[in-house]
This record gives sequence, C-alpha cells and structure tokens, in this order.
Amino acid sequence: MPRRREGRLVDLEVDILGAGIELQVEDGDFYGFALAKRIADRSGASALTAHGTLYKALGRLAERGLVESEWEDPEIAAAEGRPRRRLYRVTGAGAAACRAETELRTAPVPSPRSAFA
Amino acid sequence: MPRRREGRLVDLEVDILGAGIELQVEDGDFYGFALAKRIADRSGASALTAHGTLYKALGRLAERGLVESEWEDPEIAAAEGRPRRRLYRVTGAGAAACRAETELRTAPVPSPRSAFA
DNA sequence: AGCATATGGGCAGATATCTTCCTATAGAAG
DNA sequence: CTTCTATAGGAAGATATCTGCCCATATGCT
Repeated sequence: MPRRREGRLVDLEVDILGAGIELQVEDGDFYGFALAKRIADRSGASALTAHGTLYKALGRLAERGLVESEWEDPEIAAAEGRPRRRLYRVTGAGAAACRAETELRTAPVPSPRSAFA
Repeated sequence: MPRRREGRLVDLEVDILGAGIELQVEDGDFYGFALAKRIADRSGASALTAHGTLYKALGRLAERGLVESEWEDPEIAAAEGRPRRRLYRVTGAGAAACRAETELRTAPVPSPRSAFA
C-alpha cells in the first residue's frame, strides 16, 4: 500500500474501530483475539486468519491515539488459566475518526469527471 | 500402546526425566517448552513437533509423583512479556525410577530361549 | 501520464500450555 | 497362539500476543 493519506483510515482500521466500539459497549473494553472473531463474523468470510495484521493495525491506531490500551492484570489471566490479554478502548478521537471516515466513503465528493459519465 | 507394565516407563518418560534432570541442575527447575527443545536436540531429529504428547506425559509423571510442578509467578511472566510457565522438578522418586528403567533396559534379563540361539 | 516508494497486509513462526479426537500397538487374557 | 483393549502418541486447534519478511499497490511527485 501507498503512503497513507493524512487522517484517513484503511478498511481494516474502520473494521477494528467499528467492532471495537461494539465490544466495548458490551464489556467496557476489548482485546485483539475477541476483535478478530467479531470482525470475522461481521465479514462473513474467514478473514484475518493471520492475526499479525490485526495487532499491527491496533498498534497504528494506538500511536495515533484512536485507541488506548493497558495490560490485563496478570493475576486475572492466571486465575482464568489463559494467556494474558491487552485490553483496548476506542477513544473519543477514535470514534470520531471512524465516523468521519465512514462519511467520506458513503457520501464521497464525486469526481468532476462523473458529470460527463 | 498396551496396558502399562507396573512401574515401568515408556521412552518419552525416560527422555523427560533425563532431560529434566539436566535442565534442573542448570536452572533449578524446567518447563515444558524448554524440555521439548532439549529433547529434540538430544534426539537429533525434530521429534515432538506436537507438544500435546509431552504435556500429557508430564501429567502422567506428576500423577505418579515422579515430577512435581507449580505455576510460575504470573508477574514474572508478565514482566518478561511472555506466556506463563509451569515449572517442574524431577523428584527423588523420579530420578530413581529413571535409573531403574535404564538399568532394566541396558542389562535386560536374557530370555531363557537365548541360551539355545 | 508514468514512475518511485512508503506502507499495509499476508504468511510464517516464536512463546507457552492444554484439550479433544483418532489410531496403532504392546501386553494381558483366554 | 490368537484375540481383545487399554493406553501412548500424533495431529490439530484453542487461547493470546507479537515479530520479521516479503510483496503488491495506491499515492504523491515529476
């Protein structure tokens, strides 16, 4: 992919913010693995078999302040007998960016050319 | 495999106790993953690709009291940024059983038939 | 219009442990 | 000596996160 256009989001990032918001209204926060499942469900197909892509995208969003994260208390993971999770929350800026991106896509400024189509 | 002969050890169990003893003189204890690597190194070949087998064998040895285990402090695993380990130690009984098994194998009682071979 | 390149995305694998399902066989029983 | 079966072992996958490598391409620039 090319240089990112300032302030825009790629498909996966939109999916993450969307699914993330869904999950966090249910549980208060969300984590990568659950997110992957949710996104896979939404997209119907079995997208995201490679989770590396997802975690990299989450990292990008974190750097931009669109999500924030903290490690789960290790004792909780231990008590539940599973690996530790990194808990994410979509920030206000993240929710806004998601809305903005969706608008830009659903109501795109038609290119001048289309007038002659 | 058949019913286990009372008090005997299968190959994998001998390997575990042997490699386990090696590792625990170095570090005081050992864990499944390190054990798998050590055993693979010893056997030259890439045995034990499926780790399930190893963990089951460790469970058997634990039930028989030949190894003892405890979970690593979750904070340590968290601090080192990796999954939590279950730490094992070969018990005195384990070391003895390993020696006994080895003897039974290296100096087998010859079957009566061999006198006529 | 066309080229260069930054960047996202997929694949693969490391780190750890455990479960479930299936298969093959060694030892017990007849 | 043959038949039965308990049990070990392998394959696969769930649970979580992260890193490195490589490739395709949309953008930005000329």
